[in-house]
Amino acid sequence: MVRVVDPLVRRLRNLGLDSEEELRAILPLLKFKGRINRGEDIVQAGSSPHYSTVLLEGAACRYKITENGRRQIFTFRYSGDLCDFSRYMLPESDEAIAALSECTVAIVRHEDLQRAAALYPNLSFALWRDAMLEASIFRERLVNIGQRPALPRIANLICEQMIRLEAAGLDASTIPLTQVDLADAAALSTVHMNRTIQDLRELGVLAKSTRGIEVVHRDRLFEIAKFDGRYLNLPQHTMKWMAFLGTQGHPLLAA
Amino acid sequence: MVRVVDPLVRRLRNLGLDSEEELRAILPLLKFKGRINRGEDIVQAGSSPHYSTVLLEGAACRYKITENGRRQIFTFRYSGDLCDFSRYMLPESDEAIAALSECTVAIVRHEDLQRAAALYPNLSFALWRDAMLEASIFRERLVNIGQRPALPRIANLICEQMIRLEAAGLDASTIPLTQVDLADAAALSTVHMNRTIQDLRELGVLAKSTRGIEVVHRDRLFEIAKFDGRYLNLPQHTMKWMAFLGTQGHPLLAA
DNA sequence: CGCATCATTGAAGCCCTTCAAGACTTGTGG
DNA sequence: CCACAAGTCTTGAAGGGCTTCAATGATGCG
Repeated sequence: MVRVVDPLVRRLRNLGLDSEEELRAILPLLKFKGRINRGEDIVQAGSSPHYSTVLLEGAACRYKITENGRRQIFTFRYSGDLCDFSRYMLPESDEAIAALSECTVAIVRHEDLQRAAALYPNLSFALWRDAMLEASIFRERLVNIGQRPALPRIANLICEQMIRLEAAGLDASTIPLTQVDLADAAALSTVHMNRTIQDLRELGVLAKSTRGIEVVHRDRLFEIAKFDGRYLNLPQHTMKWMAFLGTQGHPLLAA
Repeated sequence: MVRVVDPLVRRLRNLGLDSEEELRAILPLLKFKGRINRGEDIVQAGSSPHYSTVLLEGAACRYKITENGRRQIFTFRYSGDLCDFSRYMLPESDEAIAALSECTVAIVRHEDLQRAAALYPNLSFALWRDAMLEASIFRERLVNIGQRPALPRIANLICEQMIRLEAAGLDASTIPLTQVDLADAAALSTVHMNRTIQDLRELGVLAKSTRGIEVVHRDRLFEIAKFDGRYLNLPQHTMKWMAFLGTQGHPLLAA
């Protein structure tokens, strides 16, 4: 039986919350919020709610509209991802999250989170780690946009989405994003995005498909991108890192 | 009497560590490390030391060398800034920090930090906050590089440096960075950086000066940049935020 | 005084953008 | 079930912002 919270459970496990006890204590704090259509905001810029949001199903993005009306997408979010938990620490955050497909979302009230964090320090720690991971993605995006021409830039972006979808246990053969979405994330015009995607198709990497990027030659894509996914800190790295904490001990891990 | 740790104290206060008791407990953990010349690394990529570094005096940058040999600068660091405290949480971080002027640095051993963090939860909290602040700068840099043409892009970059230098109590009339440094941070060629700086001089905003960017018309610079510094979360914003925590309570603040 | 770093200038050209229009797909209401 | 609208994808043409290459002028330091 597949439950709607499974991707979230998987995500929390990847963040170091692996005990059944912790998960049983945390999951009931989730309150189902509803479904949201593509194009609508899941979290609005400037709002300061007393809760944070979890994306149970669907694809979304963290973005900002610039002063000249353009949209810069910082990161994508998929099933199981935390949307705006930085708001738990920094309530006046300017972050906005938009749905890129039909999304199912749930919320956690900050006061519940706070109580749980006091009981389970691993939780505070997982949230912190999640925030650091996002910062790592920001840095990679900076390198991508600042230094790489369109072809490797787009290839890198697609590689990241594949790896993250796979790590979340989702289908990664077709990335659920439009060319417009990718263009706003890569800081390229949609016209040039379209032409470069056609180049990737001629290279045998992508297939023609409407609504979504279909990858047909994964290895060649990674080769073009020269993709180095270490910045994503996947579970195998997490192991090393948990081992380190085990030897060192950590105030946030102490009961 | 001006001490070499004054900028650091100021920085810690801005991060919410305002009690004398906490500061008296934390400062002795600092061990003087030495002076480092421009061009040398303060923190090397890939290293996993058991300590973190503080920049007591000088200017530095967090950067990465890309696969094609270019340097992307993520953020600048000034007197009093924490260099690599993310290493405390994520030891395998790939961050590298280079000195951009002659720098004085000190270190804190992680085991000392850990003991202090257990006694003073405000410390954990300040470090977390510092990391979130850096992530906020990354996002702004993404908007800057992804969406703005050279002139406002460079203007924005300079504005940020002025504000941060002022917030640290340092002289902000001349930004202690070369055109090469700025170019690597703005993801522009040095040639184009030079030409755009000349444009800013013709606009009466900058003065001709070797080694350093001299700002002579601050207001006009901010106007050109349309600078909105809220992302820097300056002390006045911190106040609001501390007040929020006061009303809400927070597990990391509980003893 | 010579060397290294930094700043400057000119010329050529390409990557990418903008504008504009058309084809295709999807969803919705009559 | 069709028609229309909205969103997505595609294509062509023109142009400009920025890069690269290459060389020269400044500045400062040992």
